Amino acid sequence: MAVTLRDVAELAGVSFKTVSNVVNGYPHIRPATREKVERAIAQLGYQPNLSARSLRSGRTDTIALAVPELNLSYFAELASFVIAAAEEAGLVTLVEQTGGDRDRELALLQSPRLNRTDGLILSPLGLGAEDAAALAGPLPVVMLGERTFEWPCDHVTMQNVAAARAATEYLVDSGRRRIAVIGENEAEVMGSARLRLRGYREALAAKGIEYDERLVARATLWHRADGAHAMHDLLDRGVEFDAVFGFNDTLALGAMRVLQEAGLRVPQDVAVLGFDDLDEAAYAIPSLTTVDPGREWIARTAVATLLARISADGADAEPQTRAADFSVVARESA
Amino acid sequence: MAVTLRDVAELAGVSFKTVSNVVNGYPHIRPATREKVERAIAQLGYQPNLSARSLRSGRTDTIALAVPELNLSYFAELASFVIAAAEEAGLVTLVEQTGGDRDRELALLQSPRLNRTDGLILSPLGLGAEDAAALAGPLPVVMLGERTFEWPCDHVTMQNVAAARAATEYLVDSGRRRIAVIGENEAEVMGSARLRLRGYREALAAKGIEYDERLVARATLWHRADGAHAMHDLLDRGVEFDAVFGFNDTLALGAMRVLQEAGLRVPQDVAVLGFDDLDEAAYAIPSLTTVDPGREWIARTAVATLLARISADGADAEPQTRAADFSVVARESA
DNA sequence: CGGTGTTTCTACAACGTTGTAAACGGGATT
DNA sequence: AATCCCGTTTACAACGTTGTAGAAACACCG
Repeated sequence: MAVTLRDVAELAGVSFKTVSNVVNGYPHIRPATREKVERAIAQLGYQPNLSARSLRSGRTDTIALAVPELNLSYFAELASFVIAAAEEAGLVTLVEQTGGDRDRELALLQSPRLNRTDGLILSPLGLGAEDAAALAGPLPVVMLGERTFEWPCDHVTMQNVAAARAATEYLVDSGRRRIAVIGENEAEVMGSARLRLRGYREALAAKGIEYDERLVARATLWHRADGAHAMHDLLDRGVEFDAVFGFNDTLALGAMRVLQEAGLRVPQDVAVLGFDDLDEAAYAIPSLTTVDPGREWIARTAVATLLARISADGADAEPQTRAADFSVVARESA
Repeated sequence: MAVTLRDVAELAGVSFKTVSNVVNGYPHIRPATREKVERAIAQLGYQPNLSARSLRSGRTDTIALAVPELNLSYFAELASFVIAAAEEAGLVTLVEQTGGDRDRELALLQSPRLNRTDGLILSPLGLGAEDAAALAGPLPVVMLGERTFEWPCDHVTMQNVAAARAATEYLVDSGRRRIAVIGENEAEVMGSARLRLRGYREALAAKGIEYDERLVARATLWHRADGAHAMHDLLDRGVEFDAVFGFNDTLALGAMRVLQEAGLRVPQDVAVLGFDDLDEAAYAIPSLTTVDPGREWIARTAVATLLARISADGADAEPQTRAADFSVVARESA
């Protein structure tokens, strides 16, 4: 079977605890013994048994990342950054997909799987105010998304309202008056949809433009297909509009595709603006004007925040909320 | 602290081993005791300590998935399927990014992190024939990608050569003669680039078209930017071509963007064809004709293969290679 | 050379679980 | 009524590691 501390100890002629000390960088070891032990380790190819280590120490050096779906590009890019940031900190990342479903989010929070984990970064969609209790467990949780409810955990977020407002104002400033939005979703209680809609409305109000409900198109999930579907809807309903604000890039891209199929020119006839600044956005035709919400900063900060909470006794500190800087990235589509 | 078997046992008035037996579904338990125990479990909210369980049983119910980068859409979509398939089998997935770098791939294979894992699904780019030894460890490994070398592990793959050939033939059959390819990469010893290039050349040979090296554009990584860059290259070099075959969709999309910037019409002036059938491909403008390589089948099969290898004693069976069915998905771009 | 203080090393007891083997019942068999 | 047997439960010993506390080795001093 696998090589253990005892095997190494025997070969090196020391007690197995000394080997453990060498492995863990305990300072008081004579250079000669250290070398002996290290040679034995190398010779046998010893690797610590991490299960045993976790059992004993309580630490797993693993975090969980839970996102709705990894095949939504936004979450894929986010996950990529989170995993990279975690690795830099010596942590391994375990990825869960919730489908944005409240039940699955709750099930995950209660799952014993998480106890092989030091903490969780959760990007929730379905959870609501009444689910605060599920977060009360001993496991540190960092939420991605604004602190809409009184949840007892840290939050790292983008500035959904302000960014959506800035995006909308950008459209207004470039002369658009009838701005459709895609992505509204009443079911999603805490999510970005609500907040981005609020930003949109704030912008309209600030610019003295009346809010017209007919310009609002729903989309429960934010795939390209949902954006396309919503756009078909808008076109079918015969609502007039000169711009579309997709609540994320994939929605916007789906919509843009349908617009052009319908013979409308982007941006001449209809401006299109997204949210996320996916890699894809820069290569769309026309390239997609969008909001860069600070994805990488969010990922790094989420990991750092989680680590702080895990390590030592950050446990008692007040829940923090931190928001990334954003910017509107002007391209061809608006 | 956390609730243990002992705590439950005490409350239920049985030995802790009986609780363990209940938890593990051991059959010989009187209904009355089972109920007592289950009530105690519920009351205390007992959850098994998975580290202890792993230590004792040797199983972790975790698999690792290693891909070059999660922000390459192909790998994101693949990961999404793998994680879902693993979850169905009751496994948790731990995701690693290798950057497609040989050293990091090797480092991962030797990392003690993997010993908290029952097996590994690896999508290698840099590994070569000489690295077979690194795979000889006790950990079951399933490779994604053709069995180019004599590696002692299972392979699940797409039909790179045949699919690339079919794609190229599709272009030829629609009248194209000067077909550029993007994605060649000599550094990548075992990867898809070589195989897809071979398919391309086979198609040309079969159709009696001469292979012209000037039509081959390199791209080490397969991001959109690399596709764009390669296309600029082709255009700058003044090579004539009436079609472009991107070795994956993102390359093709990056290239398509540059083509249209340069005032070339797709598909009238230049046909564009990709590989992967990303969600994105259907919504590009024009929508991207591409190869569906059977991503979901690959993911499910990889998980199933790994599971077979893990469970019981699939360990001794001969390494298997299984390849997915593919199809050319005709859309607007070619 | 004995005493003192420091460094280095070790013995032992956990951590919470599962496998093994044996103990405990009570109903059927003799 | 003593025996056997099967279904049910239990005690005990691992799994490989780290924390604690103390033993051993060593250096230094008077």
